[in-house]
Amino acid sequence: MASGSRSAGRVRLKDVADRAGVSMKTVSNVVHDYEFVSPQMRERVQAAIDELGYRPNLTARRLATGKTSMIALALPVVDQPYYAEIARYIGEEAERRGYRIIVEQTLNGVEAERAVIRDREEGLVDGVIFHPVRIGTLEIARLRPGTPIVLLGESARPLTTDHVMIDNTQAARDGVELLLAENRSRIAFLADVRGDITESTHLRLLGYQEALLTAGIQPDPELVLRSDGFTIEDGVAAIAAAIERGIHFDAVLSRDDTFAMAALRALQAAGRSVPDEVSVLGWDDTVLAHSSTPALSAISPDKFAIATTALDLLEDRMKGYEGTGRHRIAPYTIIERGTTAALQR
Amino acid sequence: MASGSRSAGRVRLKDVADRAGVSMKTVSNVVHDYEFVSPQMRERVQAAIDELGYRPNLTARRLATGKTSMIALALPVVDQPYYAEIARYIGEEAERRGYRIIVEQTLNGVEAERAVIRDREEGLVDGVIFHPVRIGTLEIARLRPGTPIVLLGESARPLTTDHVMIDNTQAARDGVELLLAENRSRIAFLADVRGDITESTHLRLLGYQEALLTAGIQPDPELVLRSDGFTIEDGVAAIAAAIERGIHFDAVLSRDDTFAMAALRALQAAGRSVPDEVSVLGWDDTVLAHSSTPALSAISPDKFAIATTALDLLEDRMKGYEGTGRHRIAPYTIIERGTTAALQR
DNA sequence: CTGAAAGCGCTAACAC
DNA sequence: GTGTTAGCGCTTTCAG
Repeated sequence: MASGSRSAGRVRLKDVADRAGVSMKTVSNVVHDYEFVSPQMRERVQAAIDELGYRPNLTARRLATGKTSMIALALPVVDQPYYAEIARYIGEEAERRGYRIIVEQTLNGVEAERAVIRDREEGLVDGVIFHPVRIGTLEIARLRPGTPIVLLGESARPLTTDHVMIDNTQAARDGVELLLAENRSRIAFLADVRGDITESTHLRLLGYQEALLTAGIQPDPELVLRSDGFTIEDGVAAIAAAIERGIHFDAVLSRDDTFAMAALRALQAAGRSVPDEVSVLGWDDTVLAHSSTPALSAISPDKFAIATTALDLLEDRMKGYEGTGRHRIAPYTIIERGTTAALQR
Repeated sequence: MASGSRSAGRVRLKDVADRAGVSMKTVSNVVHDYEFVSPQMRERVQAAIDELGYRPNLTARRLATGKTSMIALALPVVDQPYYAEIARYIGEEAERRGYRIIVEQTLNGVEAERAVIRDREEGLVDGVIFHPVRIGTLEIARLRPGTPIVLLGESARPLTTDHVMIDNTQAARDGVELLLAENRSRIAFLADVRGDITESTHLRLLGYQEALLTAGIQPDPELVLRSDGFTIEDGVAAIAAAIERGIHFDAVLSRDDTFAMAALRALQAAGRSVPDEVSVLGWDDTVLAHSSTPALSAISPDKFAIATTALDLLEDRMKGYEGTGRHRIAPYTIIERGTTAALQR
């Protein structure tokens, strides 16, 4: 139907202008819904656009405007439920605000994390949202990127950089208090992971300890279980070892949902019933929590709030805000499902 | 330390050239590690680059070359374990091949899926990998994009478009055969989902039926459970309803891991033990399968193969391959964990 | 309300 | 081996 003019599949703004017999500026005005264009002109240009099948070239527009409308999201990995859910909300919210997300998996690599900060190239994205787990506060502050950035999580909090997290210590305290209110008094913490350099565990452990002390209970170091890694097998081994060593506990506060799954598995293997004999409280409230049997009670960070807050902060920066780092605390709740219940005695 | 020259933060190739007293071309040669540059020249230019803190502007490079080195990955949602895992592998492999991934969540929206195909803008990505669930073969063929594309999953397979999936029918057949070999004969299929317009269920059901027939068993329509949706609650309700109606079954072949989790939950609630009384076989082999207790036996699509194959196909297209649609079958295995076992009688 | 022209920063011929 | 120059396609003053 259309003539041979669409041969190369590349229709330029200029082509539309020629076809409609107007200048590029006029076409541009129509494309951008500029207000002061006469209706008949608009119609004429639109007709040319449709006939030619014109689609604006984003790259060119970017070069001209200097804005990419893209945000990089750098996460350790996208298939771990917590990160996957964060990615989902950030993706959704970014789209709503007119940005596209480009994802970068650092795969727990120090170099990959450094690369995120150092950004060797420019003009790719307008900003970055980054959840570091391997590099620390000082390094981030030092490598300070030219691109607006906001940090997620608790590993690193340079004073110079915006940051969003939940109050881990308070959340842990609340979790312990919930367990205490169930008449549980021997609460295990799962787990202190060997080689974990993030601060999450530290903060959570702090809250755990504070809550115990506040309740007049002397924390028992034996109840802080050790694990060799972050996998479910590591968690199972940690619980199994504790049981084997005859350590008594009637509840476990887990540092993430995966370890809570591990607790469920190890406890079942040991013939201890959940929640009758031991309560298990997860952390992150991911799909694992919804899927297990019994369904997992868990500390639930408001991931949607984390996403919107991070984007708010980033948009400020992208618009030119230059103040010092802002520190936002996102809310959380504790969702009780089937793995916690009052101890019957 | 550096002089005021880096004021605006924007250092151009030209600036480096001036600083080093050479032409832009020479700087470009150094940036691109062009072979024939004298060592001393390279060193001089590199020094200028370092002093000025030059970083190439990707957008400009793109405009000039016409390549974006970006691939769009359009998935229904990134936080469902199966899609999250696909995203992870595609992301990893793309990075290895020098591409960046921009993710697009269609959120099961028809319009969002159409937008993926119709791509209103151009020059954003070099190609797209798309897992449709709402729009069909014909529509995709009709909307046929200007950008190279490869499809994932089984919803739509236009003859004109490249495509990768696993052999669902064969996989279902294998699954049923495994169950049959365990002396199970009353195998339920979980589930036929109301409103499901994808072809996955159809193909899987076909294999289920074929395997039964081959074994000389007449498929019992009552064993094809119905569900109102894809959530775990829907699955639990489906199994519970079947038990309630007194339908006897000693195994369940699940269309995805979530439903398998549902089966585990419903069965436990009904006091039926897994795998002693009933075997449960999941599908997708996601993190859910590894995390449950007992750990889920499951049909495991080779997600890494899916990722690399999709990228292979896409790279061909991006390099100009223009043939008709190619149809690639990715391998799968069946992983036996704790939810399947021979029936003891 | 519309047109002309100067870039945005880089690449790629093509000379030298 | 290195330098010149003409674009890539769009936006955006600035005139008119």
